Amino acid sequence: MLTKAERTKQFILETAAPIFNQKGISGANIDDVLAATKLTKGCLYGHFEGKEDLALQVVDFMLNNNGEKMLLTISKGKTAKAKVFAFLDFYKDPLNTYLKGGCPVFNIAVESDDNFPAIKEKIAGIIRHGQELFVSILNQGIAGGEFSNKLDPAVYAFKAVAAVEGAVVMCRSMNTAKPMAGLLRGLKAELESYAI
Amino acid sequence: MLTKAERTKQFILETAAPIFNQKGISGANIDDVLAATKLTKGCLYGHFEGKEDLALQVVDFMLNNNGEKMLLTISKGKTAKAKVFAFLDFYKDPLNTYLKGGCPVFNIAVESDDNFPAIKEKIAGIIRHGQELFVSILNQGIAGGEFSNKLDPAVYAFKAVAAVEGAVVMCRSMNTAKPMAGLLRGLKAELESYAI
DNA sequence: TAAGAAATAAACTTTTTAGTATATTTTTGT
DNA sequence: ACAAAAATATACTAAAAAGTTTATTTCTTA
Repeated sequence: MLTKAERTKQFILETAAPIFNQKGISGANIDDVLAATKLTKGCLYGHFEGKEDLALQVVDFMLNNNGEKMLLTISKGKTAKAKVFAFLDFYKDPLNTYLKGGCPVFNIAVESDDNFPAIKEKIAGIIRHGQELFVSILNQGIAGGEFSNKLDPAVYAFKAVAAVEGAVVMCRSMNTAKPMAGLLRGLKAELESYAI
Repeated sequence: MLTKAERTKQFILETAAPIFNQKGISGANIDDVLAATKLTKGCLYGHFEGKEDLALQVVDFMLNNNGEKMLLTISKGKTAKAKVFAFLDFYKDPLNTYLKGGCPVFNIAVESDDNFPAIKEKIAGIIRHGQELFVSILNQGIAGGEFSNKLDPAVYAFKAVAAVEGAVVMCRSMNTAKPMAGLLRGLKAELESYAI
């Protein structure tokens, strides 16, 4: 069992995550976190060195969490096609993401781009790793006879992720999930066009 | 000719634009702008009421500027296909965007999402308007016999913009323009598959 | 159940950033 | 060349956010 201190720290991270995901690292502040957790400064500073430490740990928490959820979702698909479809559907309702504020990977990617090189590197690794995983799933699909080898795994993987992530931002801004549905239909149809 | 005051204000907006585009509205600060412009507080506050006013006008400047550049680029294409290709190539080098820091529409879309409702609405209008323009170009292509009517303009327009914008963020994070090239080839090939 | 760990309360200090004031100098356009 | 406009220099004040301190209370868990 987790100690009280560990549980509190975890609680802070969980509570701070949507704040940082919505307001961004620069926009979020300590008082927001204190208000949301209803903890005191003394307590918070007992668990984190300061805002920077908190921000870094919240970012790690969000990214690890997102990775786990994503892997779990994909792992539920038995075939390569099912895995890809599961990924595509992950953000099919972009206005109601599991973590308030949209996709943390993308949000952090945008903010870290010119501001937080260490975080940017972490995000780059996650994106690269995600692409590798996606490509390997498609390659397994080809090797297993699910897809024709006319399918270019790297191109499809990049397009799918870029389009879905871009769509999340566009849908959230326009406050409608509708175009996402058409996009997902299209991406699925494209993959199925390579089915054998 | 512009008055001195108008020129200075314009100069401030131009100089502040890359700062806001890179650091975000929350992350940018007045001193950054003063350092970059080498102007004094007295001068800056003579042209803007405060940070919020400056931020709003910088955002407007960036969005108007982006719109103009985009329209100019598209207008250079004579055919519908050429117009779409011109749009697609707009961010073909995502590491070196005309405005430092990537696409302002997307950057602002992400930051404004849960923080600046008025700006979010403005962005939503721009995205909607862009989609309408894109769709009308494709429809003209269909009406003019360039494309088959199997092409779904709304779906293609949304996919193209979402994918390109998502790709800009991913490429910038990974610090490589390579995957963008494959994406653009794919999107162009897809459009050409509807050519008559 | 007692000792130690964790959290509170409340009043601080510090740092950063935003914003103000004004006398002086420079620039501009007629 | 001169009056008005624009910008500077300097020295502020104000506000917001971060971070500290310490005595006290509450909770945990061995």
